[in-house]
Amino acid sequence: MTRRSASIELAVLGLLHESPMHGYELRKRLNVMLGWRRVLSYGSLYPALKKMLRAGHIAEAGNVGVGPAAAQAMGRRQRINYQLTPAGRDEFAVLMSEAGPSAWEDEDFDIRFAFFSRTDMEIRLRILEGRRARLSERLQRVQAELERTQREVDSYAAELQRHGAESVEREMRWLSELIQRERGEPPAATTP
Amino acid sequence: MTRRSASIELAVLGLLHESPMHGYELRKRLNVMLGWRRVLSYGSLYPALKKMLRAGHIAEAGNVGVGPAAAQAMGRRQRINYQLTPAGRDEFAVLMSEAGPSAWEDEDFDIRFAFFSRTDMEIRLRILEGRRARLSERLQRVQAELERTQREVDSYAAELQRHGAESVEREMRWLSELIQRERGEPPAATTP
DNA sequence: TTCTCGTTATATCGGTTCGATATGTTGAAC
DNA sequence: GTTCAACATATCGAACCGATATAACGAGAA
Repeated sequence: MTRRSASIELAVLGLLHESPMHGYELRKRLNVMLGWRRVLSYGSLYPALKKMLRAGHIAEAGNVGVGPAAAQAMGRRQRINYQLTPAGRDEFAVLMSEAGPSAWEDEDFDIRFAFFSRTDMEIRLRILEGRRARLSERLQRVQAELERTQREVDSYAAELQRHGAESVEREMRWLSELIQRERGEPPAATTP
Repeated sequence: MTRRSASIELAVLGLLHESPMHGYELRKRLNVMLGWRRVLSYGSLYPALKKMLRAGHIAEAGNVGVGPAAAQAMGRRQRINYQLTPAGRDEFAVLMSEAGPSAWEDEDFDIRFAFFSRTDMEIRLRILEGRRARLSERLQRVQAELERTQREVDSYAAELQRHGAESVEREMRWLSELIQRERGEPPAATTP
């Protein structure tokens, strides 16, 4: 259950809080949600769904709302609607509160952040600050290398380094703003 | 040989243009070079090196420059220095010129960009423009979703979307500047 | 001295994930 | 009425990662 599979589960459980969904739509939703960083393949999603079924975190919903011709075309299968079980709801809460070091990594962080509205401020702050610390380390390493690289002649390698450092700095500023906002206006359920 | 293994080869070949190196140092160098986006594990590097040895793209160098005490401590092995072969040099050129769609993806792009000084302007422009087009697609999808998301109540999901879109936009501006610079319109005073 | 610890260095294993692909349905366009 | 794209589930092999094993070495502490 290492690395990402836990994230996939978390993402699926999170999405199913809204409403039951089938696999194809879960993938679509996740890919617009997190797609600017990475995408999720069927080769990961479907096995994960099966595993979650076995674990009892999700369950197949009846042929609910398959279409207007559902009664007519009995025996029609095609889409499998999954819904959240009470155990799945608990699992989601546990996974969210267990925000360990993996939660500061790129993919995990994005997923957790997307579902921030379903967890407490305490957890949110822990994740945001953990992520910022993680990026800080990364920035230091990159900047140390930047100085070294710029003394050499390869301007492209140096340019890449510079761009990378700026990207990380930008995300850190974003995190700092979010942390301040989080601390400043606690009851900010919806503040667009 | 799908996905990244081709990139690993390209990266190794590129680095070995400078000087012979052993695996451990190759990894260190690659991780500071590309580490702001992703890292490379030994589980990928060492098998790749073996494959490249078999293919004749690299070769083991003798115990060159092991250290000042090299003569004294004869029989010391430990590090395996790899050097580029003529075939490897050719392979690098081919891989660089074959800038196909995979070259616009995150990991591949970074590696190719880092070695831009070892290829022609024609190729450089193709890669930069391909990458920009790729990001443009991504941005459109994200922005379409942004409008939809912002009508809903979940401010965190929307915030993530917004941040993602900004990241992509920023990288596109960076690419545009590089393309202009590459074409020779030199000063290109900031036009944001 | 020896012992431990951190770094350098190579190597592999188990499990996860990806890209590709197969298969079939549905609806819309032509 | 056939072709085409989108919808939907599923699986396979190759690739990849994280963890771990192994070991040589230098530095410093006991």
